[in-house]
Amino acid sequence: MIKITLPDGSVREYEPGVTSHEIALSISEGLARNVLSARVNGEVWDSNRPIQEDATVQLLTWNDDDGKSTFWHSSAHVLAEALEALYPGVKFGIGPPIDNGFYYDIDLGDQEFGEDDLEQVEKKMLELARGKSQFVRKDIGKAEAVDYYNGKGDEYKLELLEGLEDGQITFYEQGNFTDLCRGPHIPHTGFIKAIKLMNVAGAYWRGDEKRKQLTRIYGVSFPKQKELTEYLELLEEAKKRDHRKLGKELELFTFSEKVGMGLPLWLPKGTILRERLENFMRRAQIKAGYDPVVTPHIGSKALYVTSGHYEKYGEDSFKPINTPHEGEEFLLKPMNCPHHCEIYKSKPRSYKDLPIRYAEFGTVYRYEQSGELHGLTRVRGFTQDDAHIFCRPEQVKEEFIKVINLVLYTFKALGFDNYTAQVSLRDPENKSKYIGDDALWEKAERQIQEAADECGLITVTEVGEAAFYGPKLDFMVKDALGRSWQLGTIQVDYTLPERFQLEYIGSDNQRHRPVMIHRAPFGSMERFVAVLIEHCAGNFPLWLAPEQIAVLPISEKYHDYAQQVLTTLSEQDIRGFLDNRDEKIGRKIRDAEVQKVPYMLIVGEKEESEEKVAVRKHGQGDQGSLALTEFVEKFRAEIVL
RNA sequence: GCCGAGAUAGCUCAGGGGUAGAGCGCUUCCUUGGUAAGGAAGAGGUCGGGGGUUCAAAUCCCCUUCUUGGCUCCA
Repeated sequence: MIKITLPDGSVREYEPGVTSHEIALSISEGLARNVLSARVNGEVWDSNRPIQEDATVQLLTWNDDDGKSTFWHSSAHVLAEALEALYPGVKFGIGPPIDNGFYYDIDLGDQEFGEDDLEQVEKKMLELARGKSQFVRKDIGKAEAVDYYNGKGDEYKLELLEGLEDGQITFYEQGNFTDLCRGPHIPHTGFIKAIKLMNVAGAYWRGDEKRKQLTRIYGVSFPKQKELTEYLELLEEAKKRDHRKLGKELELFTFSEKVGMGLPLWLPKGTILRERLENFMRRAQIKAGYDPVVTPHIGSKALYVTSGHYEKYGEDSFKPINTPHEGEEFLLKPMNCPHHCEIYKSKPRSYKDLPIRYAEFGTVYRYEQSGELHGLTRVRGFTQDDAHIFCRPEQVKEEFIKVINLVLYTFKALGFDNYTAQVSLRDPENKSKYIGDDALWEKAERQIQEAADECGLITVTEVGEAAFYGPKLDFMVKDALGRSWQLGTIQVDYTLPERFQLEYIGSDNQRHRPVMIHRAPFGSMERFVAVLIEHCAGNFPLWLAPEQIAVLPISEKYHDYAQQVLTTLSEQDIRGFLDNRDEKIGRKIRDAEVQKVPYMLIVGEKEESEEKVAVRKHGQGDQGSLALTEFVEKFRAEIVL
């Protein structure tokens, strides 16, 4: 007998060769019906794979992320089976599960494939699912595997096989389809009850744009029809939060074909929102010892040759601007740091001056590929809440920690709690992508991790995500549709001070090189506002709302009093407007609600005679009447910042 | 940049080889109303731009611009 330890710590005894499915069956039949796979000694296995020795076993169902992954991975195989049935000769790349479903990359040769073709594939998949074909795992020798794919002429699978060692290769077979696959899989296709193929996209083989582009089909599947329906409804709801939609509805920003793609135009209401955020950051930065600076939008090409930006990005950047007669070359600034370095150099610095912290809401311009532009989150011209800290080497960690705290303070003030802190390191396989020497990189990488640890930040590490001049600590946030965006960023940089020959005189009267920290808590105003809009679904905190109050007179007779109310509030820096349209009160309320105005002040005969306002709160309805001064107090109390 | 989808009134969208449509918004008039849409009338479009097929193109074909779902990229 072997001992099986379950997650609750209980130990049960079984014959060697018992499967997780049988273990489930010994607990309850209902559980057995729902088991998709099992974590055996930490590794996810097929539920019908025999266990020969003592093991800890966690049965995985739809409620476990790993269970879902198994389910979607198997769904990808069913997709492949359907495609092979409908498009003979199709070749397969990879078909993994992802966060919300699965995809398969395929090569259809000359055949065209569009979104209209999805329905047919979906139907075929459901038909195959109903067939309840078992997923059969097979160990297979490398030579045999190579023979199999040579026979099919599938160069992609052959390439994958090249990277695998003989003796560790497995095939999975279900119905008429066999796939090179590590597994695990669900017991049979019948578990899959609902399928939706979402879209078709191009995807480069092995993520390399120089290689062939395959057709990627994205899909999602569920054990119950109802879950699919709910998922699709959730997607619809998420679309309502999309900052591009809300940005238009709430008149925050717009784009114009004439101005140019990726160049946002901030409308008056969006500008108020943005300026509130900027002022918030200005205040926080002044408290934290930053000195504001201002630099121009262009800089001599030589500046970026020095910084290394020209060499790194010059080729696929906006082209230089030339002066008409002299032919001098200037670049639209893609970064503020070179300018700030030159400010640092404007006079000799003593160790007593450091750290020096230069802050600027600097607008930068970067060429982004047309297909990559996206609302306010990916644009060609944007404003960073940028700052560069020049400090002594021994001050790096302390300064870095201060910046982390500034970022965390900012996120907290805005209710962002679902961020991921990501340590972005250099790709050691591909050092030519970066500038600066190894020892300095290693030092910087170590300092970032230490600072994050000391702040108690839980971090994930991404290799190859560093900036070309240094490692980063990035704060990532997801948008309404689950896409991840980088907001705040903090970067330690030993390279630019070197390239710009920055110096300070130490207590030893010798010249020393300062260290730079690049940082932007918001990242860019554009992207931050986009994520903020989606985060609060357009219901901004009171201090940020472009329009904080709407004064709504019951009828024309109260326009004068309403105007008086508005004027009084404006004098107290409360932003609002008077709706003096010839409409009924219900209509005015509805329109103010739709525009997500936090407070509506309704004034009629009663209010005028008592010098009060009837307060209505967005989304919550009537709050009763208050004297104007009482309302202002209540209003102020709500603004904690 | 690449693969897929799309562009019709200010907005959201229907239509589809032969007088250009709806709802909302806008203008004017009526209505002076108490907590999520009062009524009527009217204005508004070279159907993204260019070329082709056709007696006839918003509709079919090609090119182009922009938007969009992905991929690659992201200082």
